[in-house]
Amino acid sequence: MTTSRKPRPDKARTGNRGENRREALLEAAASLFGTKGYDGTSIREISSAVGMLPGSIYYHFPSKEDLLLAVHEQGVNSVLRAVQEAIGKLPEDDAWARLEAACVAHLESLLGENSFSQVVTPQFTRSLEEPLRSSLIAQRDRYEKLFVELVDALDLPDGISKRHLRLSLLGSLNWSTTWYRKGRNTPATIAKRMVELYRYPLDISTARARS
Amino acid sequence: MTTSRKPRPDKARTGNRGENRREALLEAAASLFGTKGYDGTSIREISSAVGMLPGSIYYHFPSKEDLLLAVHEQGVNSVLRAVQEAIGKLPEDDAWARLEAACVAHLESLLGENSFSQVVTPQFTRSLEEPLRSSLIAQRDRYEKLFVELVDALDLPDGISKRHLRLSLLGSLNWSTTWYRKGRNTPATIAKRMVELYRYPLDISTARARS
DNA sequence: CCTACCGATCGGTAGG
DNA sequence: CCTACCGATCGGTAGG
Repeated sequence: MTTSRKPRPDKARTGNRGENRREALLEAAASLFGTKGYDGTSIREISSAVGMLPGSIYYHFPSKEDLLLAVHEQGVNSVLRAVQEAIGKLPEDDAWARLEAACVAHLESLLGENSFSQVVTPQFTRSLEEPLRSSLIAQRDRYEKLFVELVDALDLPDGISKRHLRLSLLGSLNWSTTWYRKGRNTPATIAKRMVELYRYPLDISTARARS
Repeated sequence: MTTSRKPRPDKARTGNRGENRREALLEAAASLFGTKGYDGTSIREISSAVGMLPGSIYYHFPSKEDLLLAVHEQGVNSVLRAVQEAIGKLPEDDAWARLEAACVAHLESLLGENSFSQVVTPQFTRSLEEPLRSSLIAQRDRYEKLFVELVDALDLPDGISKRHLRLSLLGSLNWSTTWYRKGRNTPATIAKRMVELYRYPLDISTARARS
């Protein structure tokens, strides 16, 4: 098993060209899938976006579905990494701060430059056919478990369902993809405000119940 | 072997057969668009769902886009009617009760039997091409204005953005289409819990600030 | 509404 | 990766 790969540093432009082409395809597909949907994007659009002929895509990916799967996996990994990095530096005993940091990283991924993240959202998955659909959901579950833990760590007043709080908060955040416009509030600001909407009032309630 | 029978029902169903067929088309299209998306649904699927040949759809609608437009308009009207009826009976001075009733009606429409409502959500509109997209958004704005008014009527503590509260709440509600499963909590229960998540804590904050 | 049909486009493939 | 294709399906139409 000789799996060490060679970067080929000799010519910057044409170096590891095969890898570059594959990544270019992933990037183009992510962007097109995100804006026009899976069904609304043709193999021809993706290939021409990277200056390739339609049939050549199948040198890199066995099918359009596999291309989506690869895009989605990269999306999940990238958001997962961003959130884990954001909460990694925070102390474990401040559950609200960790949740807020996670939400900021989440929304920055979702609304930022990264085309891959848009594909990770369940609203994208909804209209897909069944074998493909389940694969994406399985990938995404890896990510959502993170938020289950973060919300579980909160200290909440009685009568507040943690599950509904999590779903409600994620809904608030994810829904912003439908109304967000660049140039106004930054994704980080929006995320913080939305967490505040739950946090301060709930904190007050908790403190009152304690006293 | 059955006796050959006429494709059209007898005089039991009265003469406005054209209207029936048109409505059947709208119903089938609403259901298919909702589950498989606009691009993912073919004219042939819609027509065969109502026992019609593909070309015959164009006797009722000039194009697939117009069919979607008609479905969407009916969806907006139906949700609008449901919400207006729900808040109509409530006194104007209880702004939270009115908002809650609106959210219940909203979610019951969205998650209920009515196939048309699913098409009203912005997440459906996102991937559509531009001329069509704007038409749908314009239709939907008629509906969203209602929630602007309902949230504006709330008495909130300082520092809480009404716009973000509205967007956050609607996000929580609309996002439930991605995780809702029949048989567990009813749409009404979910809506109430989500409004509670904002309401009681915020009420407490407001009362505290007042005293 | 059906019959009969269209050009365009789709995802995908064989062979180099 | 390109060349050169394929069958299937798409939205839509003319004419009755």
